[in-house]
Amino acid sequence: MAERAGKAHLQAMPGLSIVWFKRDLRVADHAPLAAAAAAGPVLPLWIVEPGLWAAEEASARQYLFQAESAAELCADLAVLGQPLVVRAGEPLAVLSALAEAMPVRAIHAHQESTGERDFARDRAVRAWAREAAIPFHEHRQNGAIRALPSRDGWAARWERFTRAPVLPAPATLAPLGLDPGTIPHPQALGLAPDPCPGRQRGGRRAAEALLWSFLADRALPYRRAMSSPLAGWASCSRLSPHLAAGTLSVREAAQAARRARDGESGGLAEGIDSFLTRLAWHCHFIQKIETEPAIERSAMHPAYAGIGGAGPGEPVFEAWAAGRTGWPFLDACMRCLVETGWLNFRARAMLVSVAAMHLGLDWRAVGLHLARLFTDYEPGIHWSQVQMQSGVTGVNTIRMYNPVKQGFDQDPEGAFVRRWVPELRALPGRLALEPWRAGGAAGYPAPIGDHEALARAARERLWGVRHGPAYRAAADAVQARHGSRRSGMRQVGSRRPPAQPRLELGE
DNA sequence: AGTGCAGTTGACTTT
DNA sequence: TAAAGTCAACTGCAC
Repeated sequence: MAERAGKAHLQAMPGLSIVWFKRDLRVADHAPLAAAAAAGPVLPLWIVEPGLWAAEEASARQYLFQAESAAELCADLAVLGQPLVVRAGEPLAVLSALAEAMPVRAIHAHQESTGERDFARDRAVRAWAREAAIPFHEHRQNGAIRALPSRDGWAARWERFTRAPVLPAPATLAPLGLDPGTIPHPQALGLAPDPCPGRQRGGRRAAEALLWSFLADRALPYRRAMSSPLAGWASCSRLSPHLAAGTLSVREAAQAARRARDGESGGLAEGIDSFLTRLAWHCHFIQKIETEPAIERSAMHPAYAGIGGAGPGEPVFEAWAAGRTGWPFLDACMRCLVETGWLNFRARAMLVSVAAMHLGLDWRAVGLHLARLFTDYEPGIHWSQVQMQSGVTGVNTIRMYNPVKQGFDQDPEGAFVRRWVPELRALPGRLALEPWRAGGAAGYPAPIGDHEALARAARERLWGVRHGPAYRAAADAVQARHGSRRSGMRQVGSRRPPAQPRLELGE
């Protein structure tokens, strides 16, 4: 083994620090790398975990994005002196094998806010490291805070975190002469073939290009254009897969955005401000899974625990997943997602809401299917959003999207629908959004149901749960645990913000 | 020119 | 990040 071959040379060293790269595939603003490099020789390690990639929410498109990012990280580290070392296996086995083969003085990694499987993995590594007397340092990488006692004051802490200095990459790394290993093919990990011709490319260069083009001009129509899946491709930052893989840090993005905004006024400054708000929301949602990893599995509000619904293999689910519901705008969004791995926020919300509400699909099955299609799958954001758009959080109102109205609002000319649903290309203008008015289109299904009647039934079903007994107290607990403290939002104990004094009442 | 009325628009509330 | 319902103000038009 490579570890053994280099042993004599390595044993002579005073000890090296392992930097365990996870979803933080960059050299800049990387606290574990900076801390390890300050202490001596560094072994930069990327572990390809079969267990992680065998998970239900994992897909080849996510893996390939990370693999591309890791390959570029390897080159960036090579320039510093020690390229990335890639090992396949479960982290506990890989780390303990390394620690037996060479003197490891410490392990540095970022904290990850993920579902229960990865939390358990990190807990096991911590226990092993304690046992082996190897210091295991976990650094913060975004606005999510471990062991947060309360949400109060969170926004100020996010500001402070993102305004702290960006850490430079180390100047040099001592070469270790280890076998660099190879990045496995997705099939070797058992990942299903996942053609995604429009997928974004991984890597730091792509992240930087997106960031600079967004801040220079693409952000100008952001507020207006981000709601449309057609305009959103150009006018949204599309940095989400990079933030998920860590080719760019939230802090780097926030500081670049603030600098770009300070030299601007008007539309571009407004677009960048909106982007900054969304960067904070990014961390706000990751905080939810950090606080409660079970949200990937169970509804935040216990009253919805048994809500269930149709899943894979059932015709309704398959029609939704294939983009063949007969509602053109919804189908276009699904097909666009399948082929590009990305959709703007609003379109994602509609896909979930129609699935869980109109079609009565199981929210967790819906979430798993969409997770695999999102190149930018980020557990905390994803499961918070799926639960919210399915109406099972018990907080916020039930937001039900009308799949036909959304088409009229977001794609009034029908261009997006014609682009992604070829069966409707012959229908001009708005007719593509309502092919039933043209007597249908060859090869395209009739609507799977009367969306207005389905919406009514879903509304009654979901509100029915809310009107049941013992609902209120549990809802307040969810709000206290996860709710934003943004001023003006309803807080526990007060049903609405205090009324402003009104002069004309003159009591 | 003023009046009545149907239809529209926007602000706000409810689900 | 929704949609439907309510209500008041407004608009265009006929008389």
